Amino acid sequence: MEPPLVVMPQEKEQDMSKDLEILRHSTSHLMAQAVKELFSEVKVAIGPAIETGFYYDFDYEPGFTEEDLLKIEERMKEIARKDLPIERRILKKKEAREIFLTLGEQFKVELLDEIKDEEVSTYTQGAFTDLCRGPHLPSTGPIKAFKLLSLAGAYWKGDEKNKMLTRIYGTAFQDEDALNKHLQFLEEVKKRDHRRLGKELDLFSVSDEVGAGLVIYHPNGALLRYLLEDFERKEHLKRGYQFVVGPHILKVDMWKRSGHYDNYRENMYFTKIDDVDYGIKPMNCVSHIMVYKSKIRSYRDLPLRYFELGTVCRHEKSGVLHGLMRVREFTQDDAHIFLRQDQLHQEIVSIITFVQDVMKIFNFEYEMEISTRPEKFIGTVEDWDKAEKVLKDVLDAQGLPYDINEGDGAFYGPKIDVKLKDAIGRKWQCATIQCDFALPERFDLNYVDSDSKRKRPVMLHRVILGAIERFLGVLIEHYSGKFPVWLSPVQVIIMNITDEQEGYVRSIYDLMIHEGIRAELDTRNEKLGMKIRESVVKKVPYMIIAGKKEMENNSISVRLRDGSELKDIDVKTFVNRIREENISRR
RNA sequence: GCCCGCGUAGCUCAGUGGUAGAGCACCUCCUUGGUAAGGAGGUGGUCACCGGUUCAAUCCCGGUCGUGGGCUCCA
Repeated sequence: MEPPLVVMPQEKEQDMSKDLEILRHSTSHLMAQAVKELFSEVKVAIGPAIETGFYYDFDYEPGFTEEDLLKIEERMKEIARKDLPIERRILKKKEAREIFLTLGEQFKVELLDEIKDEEVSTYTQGAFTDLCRGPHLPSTGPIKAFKLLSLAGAYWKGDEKNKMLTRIYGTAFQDEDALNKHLQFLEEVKKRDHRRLGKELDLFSVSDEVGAGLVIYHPNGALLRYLLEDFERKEHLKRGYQFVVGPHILKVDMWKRSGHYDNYRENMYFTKIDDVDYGIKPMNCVSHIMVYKSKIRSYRDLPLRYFELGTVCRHEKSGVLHGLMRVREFTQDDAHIFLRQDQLHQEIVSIITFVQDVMKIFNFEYEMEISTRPEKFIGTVEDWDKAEKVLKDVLDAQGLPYDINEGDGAFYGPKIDVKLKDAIGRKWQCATIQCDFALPERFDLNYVDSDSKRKRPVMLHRVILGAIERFLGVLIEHYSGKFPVWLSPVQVIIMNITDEQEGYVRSIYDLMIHEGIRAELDTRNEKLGMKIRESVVKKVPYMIIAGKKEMENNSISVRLRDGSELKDIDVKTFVNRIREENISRR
């Protein structure tokens, strides 16, 4: 059995106590001091405390190695043992500028030049002085439980046009115990990595021969995906959505009209057929718009909800690709809803309810965020303001808390993003609801209102799970590969103990398959212990074991994923149990 | 795309300037065993790809592709 996962309350930003933040910030300074002592030519940039520890960015041409980290860690311990006082000093910006200029710390000088205040503070420990707002520990002594974790590149001030610096990540805690717990937590995170489980459970692969960011689903992965999609189709039909299907390639003229060509071209793939340019769809909205446009619409028809499990292709930068979480071809549970302005509020409420229902089924917590007008946008500022107001009004009316993410909307409209939180507290953006006045204008969409005048509908773009690929990746990690019964690609493995029961287990298998249960048969010439072990490794929820006893009683024994057993029970009883779990999605 | 690391059998990984090894998996045989690995034998690799240095490259150098940790960007 796997050890239980330790969830660290300190992982969550809002929970990170001020004390811990100060400790980590001071540890980052301690690291910078050690680095400066060991590598005198290094220039320091910035080094804050973060959710899970701290980092410091350095400018060091040869770059650090993994061995350097050990050396730095040793030096840090030495300095900490000396219990050097950490002294705060307030000085005029001009003075501070002189100091850092003399030290040759051009990054600090650059930071100073951006500070508006007349006075700044510096912190000094030993020969190391840093420009810093603080606060810090009074001395280096209390810094005991820390570890340097990794090396990374990071742009100066987070801008890709700037110089690439070397970042060292580390973590620090109040005591060894808490540090060890955190390190153990990191090990657990690695164990539930969807890329690792994807391989272990034989769900999917990504092949360098096929191409980066392109997922190949193996039978059980494809089945898992099918189950998720089946769930989605049913849920959408229940909620008044209609299925539509659009093509993968559309003429470039369509993308020019939609604004994608001007605003999203870097992310698109293009091809040419008989001298006509086509774009491979990065979004599904254009086809859905064409369905709307295919005939005259009455105000009575609205809202029209078009749903498609739409596969899109986007040129993501090579460095961002990551298992199922970030890929170049993925399928969205995408819908476009065409409606009157007076229906907007209610429709958004319905979508949020939809999201909440789904989150509950998978046991996710979530947070909401509103993203507003970006620099690159289509449509008018008035429409944007109107749309942003509707989104805020809905969340306010529902009493749902949210953050504002300024300038992060899609180019055609503002959005509500839902960030779900998985079993170990990590946040993932999946659902998004985008309010769009611009595309109806661009495509000249209209409906005939009760006064027989033509009016412009509004469009909502929305996804619930987001991208199937990403959601699957999140699910794999959320459940640590132990999917609930209704989502398990294989629900039952049926195994005999000796050849004598082969016919018997086969009849149980036939019955299960007939009942729509996803069963597998293991009649290999192997010991029971071996069959159980393999089934446990595959994280299958149920094993049916039938030996001489069961065959004589016309019964089965069931071993559950947690190791507990149901001895000598009736097959029908068990079939009903799984049926029930399928229906109630447990 | 950028910085750093990595790429050896299906998987997890050793290893060496003189063309390779383990465990698991797979195949064959023995074993019919009651809740996490029964035993024996065997198959399997252009050491990611392309080029360079060298008498000789899986190993050293360069490039490409892929991948990992990050940065930037995002469903």
